[in-house]
Amino acid sequence: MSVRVRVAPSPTGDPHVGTAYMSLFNLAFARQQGGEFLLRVEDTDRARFRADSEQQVYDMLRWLGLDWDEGPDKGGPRGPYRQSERLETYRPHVEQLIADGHAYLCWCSGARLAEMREDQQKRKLPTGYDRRCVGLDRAARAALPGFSDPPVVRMFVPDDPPLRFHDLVRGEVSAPRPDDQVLLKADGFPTYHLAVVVDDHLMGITHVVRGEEWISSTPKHLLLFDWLGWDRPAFAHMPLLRNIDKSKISKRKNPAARLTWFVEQGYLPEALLNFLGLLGYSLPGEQEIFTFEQMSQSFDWARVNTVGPVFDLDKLAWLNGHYMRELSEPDFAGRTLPFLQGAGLVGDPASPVELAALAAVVPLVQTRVAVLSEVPALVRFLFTPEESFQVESGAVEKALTPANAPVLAAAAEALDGLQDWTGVSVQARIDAALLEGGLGLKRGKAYLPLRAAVCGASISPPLPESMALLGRERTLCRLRAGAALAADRETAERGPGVG
RNA sequence: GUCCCCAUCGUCCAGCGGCCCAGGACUCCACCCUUUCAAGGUGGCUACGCGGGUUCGAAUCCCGUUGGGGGCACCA
Repeated sequence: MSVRVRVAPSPTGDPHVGTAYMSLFNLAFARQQGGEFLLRVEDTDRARFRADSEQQVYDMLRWLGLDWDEGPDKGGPRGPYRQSERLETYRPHVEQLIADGHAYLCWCSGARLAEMREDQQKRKLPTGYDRRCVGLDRAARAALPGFSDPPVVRMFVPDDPPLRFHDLVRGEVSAPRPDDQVLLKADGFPTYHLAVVVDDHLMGITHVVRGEEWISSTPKHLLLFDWLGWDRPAFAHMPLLRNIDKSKISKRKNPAARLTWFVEQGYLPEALLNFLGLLGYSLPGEQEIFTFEQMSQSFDWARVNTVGPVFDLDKLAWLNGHYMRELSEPDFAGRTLPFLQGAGLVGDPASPVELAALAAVVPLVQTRVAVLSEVPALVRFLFTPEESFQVESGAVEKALTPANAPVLAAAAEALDGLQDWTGVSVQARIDAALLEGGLGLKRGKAYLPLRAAVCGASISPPLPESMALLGRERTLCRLRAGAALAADRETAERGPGVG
């Protein structure tokens, strides 16, 4: 029998990083086994449902390269793959469970249930449904308080349900005894527990790979598989991704819980994927940089960790930097473009001039950023027209001091007649004028004001090369403007309040 | 509270009874390189939670304890 696995996100908001994590492991295993990976949308919670969420899940998973073989958008032999479209599929199985005495109707209202739980807690009794409705028909129950009309269907858990099962990553596991879980809600929608079991069986799922949070409800699923006379799938409960404080990763505490965040920040999908693979998993030989194919080929459940890993952005940043440095220059430029457009530095669509400038500056910044969103700040100097060019205030304070005005002027003068406008020549001229033999400055000291004037910041790509890209006229313009600004500050410092 | 899961450097991993007075990576620190910032190179700090067993021998097995996490919904 061929391996079939699935990922089952519920469209309740921004796609969650956990969905990508589960998809990665499911897919890695499926590909290794030559099996299928399906995407099933679990939209049975109409209160939390969000219409745009499903498409976002598709987009994010595809962005990561985690494509599926069957799903709502591409169909397949075992569809539909959206649970809201399978309501009629669940019904007969519920009928059967009721007929077999494994499930029963329950008319208890939400208020009564809440009251019951409160009472149980106060009296330190075990929690769980008290079976108020067992053996009662509608009329009999309606005579009692806490009645609510469309009833739900609950499973009738026996005294000795199966609590132990084999887990691919944890070995023999035991879980708590379930209470009489609701299977069918009053609105006619199934709960997760009914839907997973029915769908996993009908869709031929052989391995249920999901988060550790599901361990405690697995006995409910075991019971259902058994009652319905179906083979149990194999289970693999993955560790949960954690926040810094070790709690289950959440959108509230961690921006990285939302997949869109990585796109916005300019992480590379290959880096994120590699990083996700590193969490809770290791390749033989301590190899840390690996592709999906490498992970998939050597995939082994025994190498999956049981410990919930903290989602460490530092390491992701390093990995991302690594992958960015591996990119060819045109590739890097292409990935950078949307960020420059977003920052308003480049038009949409980009002009040939802008694209040429981008191609030229890329070698200067590729090793200097951890994420793509950092690129605009570094190349702003090149894409800003002289009319709107401004030096950052911090750089003005630090570098455009009155004492540096002559340095800027000298640099402008030295470069004025230079014909061979290349980084090498520019540097030679500047050095001759400002270092030993000229003004006698150290290079670091000499370049500080020039950098501020030309690049507008105290951190920039290498200076002579930046000037070379900017061109002579623009460079001279900025040097002179910088010199004037620096000199002006002298006046300003001497003159406040004077005149 | 209760049930369940888990436990090696700050973080992510290696280790699956002797090769480990514990190895790699990230972070951090120092140095080198250097026009800033990076990148790159070299070196360094830091861990088997604790207590009992088992064994000739334990990070590795068992028990307890402590700590962390998760579940206990007409949410998934």
